[in-house]
Amino acid sequence: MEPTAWVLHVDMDQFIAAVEVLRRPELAGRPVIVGGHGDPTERAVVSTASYEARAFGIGSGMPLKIAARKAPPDAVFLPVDHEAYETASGAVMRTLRALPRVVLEVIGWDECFLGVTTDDPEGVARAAQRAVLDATSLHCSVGIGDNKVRAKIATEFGKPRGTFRLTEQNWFEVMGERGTRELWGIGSRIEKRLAEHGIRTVRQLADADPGELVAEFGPKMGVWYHDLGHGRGPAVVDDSPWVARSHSRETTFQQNLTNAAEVEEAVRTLAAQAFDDCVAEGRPVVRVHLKVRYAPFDTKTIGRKLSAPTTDRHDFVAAAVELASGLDTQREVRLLGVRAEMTMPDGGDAVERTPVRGRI
DNA sequence: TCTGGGGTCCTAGGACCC
DNA sequence: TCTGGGGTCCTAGGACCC
Repeated sequence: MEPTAWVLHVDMDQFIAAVEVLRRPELAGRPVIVGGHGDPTERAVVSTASYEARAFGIGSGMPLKIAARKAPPDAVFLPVDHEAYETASGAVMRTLRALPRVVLEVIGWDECFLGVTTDDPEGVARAAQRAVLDATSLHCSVGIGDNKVRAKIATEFGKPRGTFRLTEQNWFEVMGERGTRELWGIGSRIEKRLAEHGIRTVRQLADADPGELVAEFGPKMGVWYHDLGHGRGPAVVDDSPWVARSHSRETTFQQNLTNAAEVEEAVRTLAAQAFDDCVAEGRPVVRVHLKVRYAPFDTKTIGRKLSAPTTDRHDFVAAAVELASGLDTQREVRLLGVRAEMTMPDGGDAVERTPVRGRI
């Protein structure tokens, strides 16, 4: 039999919590919640909760204050330590990249795709799990698919510490009766809009009229969602280095800002930091964006192209301040972000895009 | 009850040009 | 008197992911 091209999706189990427990072995078996500065009275959210904490209904994205209310007395709250996770992530990726005949594409700290041609994808998956465990003492789950979409979704069925295979053959058997929200790239908003067309399950999405989906979601996304219903998606694992298109800095204030002077000061600080991240890559900045969350909930984003690409921090900060002068500073500001968008390096824009958001 | 911080890509609609 | 059609660029905002 001819070997087949497979996509493996490797996802670390409770990565951040696992890294923390590794350096504090006495925390093993206790509910561990990592987020913000580790102070559950602050405005911040949970980055990762250990499986013991998830049993109490605590999960990623949940406000720390809520998590504190649900948590049992022996729960431990820890601050986020980016450097530790970068280091652990690097060790994991190096280990996986060293496996024979694999192509590796990093998606995040704790996730990657492996492209491999083999008769025995489960064997490769187990070899990957073993290698990562030996090198880092961390566990992972592996989804096996005939494309990225199916591999990514398969991983959920493999957790924890297991593998699962999802292909054209068993797609509808496994996914057909599940809700559209379980598809990678369909969030709560799209789920709701689909439901307004009577589309609630994966099978119904696959059977939907593509023309109706295009009319509702546009030419790209309409087709993309229809394909998702069938489990169709890109199958090429690309190991070319990721090139950032922009950098941003965001801050949530423990006390809301209440006047224009405070807002301008914060914009200056954030703009300088975001700009420096871009210039560190040696690429001029072409655009400035501001993101504001007014108390309590309303979020606004505005952007402006610079009159010319710039490598001068003063130009960029001035443009950010100018843009901020259009904000409604009568209202209290609880979150502020500045994004700096860069020119693409030569040929960088030729990379094929897929509508799956984030780093795929 | 309270919602981080870092990203990417898509769409609608207006301006402008030929 | 009525008012093309196609293309590109830009802004604002939406949605999703880790």
